[in-house]
Amino acid sequence: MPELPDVEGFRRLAREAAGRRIEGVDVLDGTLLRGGRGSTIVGERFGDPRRHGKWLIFPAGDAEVLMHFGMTGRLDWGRRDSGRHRHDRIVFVCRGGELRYRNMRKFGGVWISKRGRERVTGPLGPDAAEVDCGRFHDLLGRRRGGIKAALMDQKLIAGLGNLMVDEVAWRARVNPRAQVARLSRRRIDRLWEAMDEVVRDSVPTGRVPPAEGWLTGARDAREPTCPRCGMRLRRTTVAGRTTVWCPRCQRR
DNA sequence: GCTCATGTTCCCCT
DNA sequence: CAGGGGAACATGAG
Repeated sequence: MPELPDVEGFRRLAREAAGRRIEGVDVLDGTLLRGGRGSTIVGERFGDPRRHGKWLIFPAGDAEVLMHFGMTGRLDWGRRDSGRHRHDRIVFVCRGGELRYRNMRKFGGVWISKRGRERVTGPLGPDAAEVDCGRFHDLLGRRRGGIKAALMDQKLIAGLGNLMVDEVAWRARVNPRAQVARLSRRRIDRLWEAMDEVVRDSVPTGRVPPAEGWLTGARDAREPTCPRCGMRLRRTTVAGRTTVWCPRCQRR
């Protein structure tokens, strides 16, 4: 699930814990605490949660809790006496409630770190919500290869995942296999406009809306059709990922 | 039993 | 070095 809008939703939820004292960290599955120790932040207070790309950054005292959600991670806030989920892996027990890091497939994880966060996250490009049209042109300017691979690359732009990239390419009417170097200035403009729209419209929802008029609302149907032209959508592999696109709207 | 899954990383090619 | 393909990771859901 988690791409930029999902993590933005988790950030809003994490605000429940902001300002609260951390009374304990329950490490229910040690393999998901990928760095640091819970004891580092026990007794500290959570600060204001931030997000960069698909990373949630949660200050706690002079340390940071860094969370990545892989494909099946999420966050939950609940009363300390309410039942936990079987896939809750790490629980931050606070005064007045607890924040639960849940993850079924166990990709991703939690790091508790006092050192530079880039050592954990690796190099990340600017967050997709902060990239203006000029910057977008700069970033794609020296890029070779396919547009889908480029937009999925977190080192180039952080936050876009498989669903969002398909949505952006579909809105911009760009074939996901198109070579970046061969895209016209106008097409790059259209891609940026689509990215900006998709980001702004999905952030309040906390997910890429599987709604009418969105590719995301059509892609999982038995026989998916294009919300714009009604053509049967294609499903192929591009840049190693399942890709849904419209052969009429997104010609090569 | 089989296929597929919203992410990342590593290895091997070109 | 840049990029692409494929596998691996772990655990379901359909």
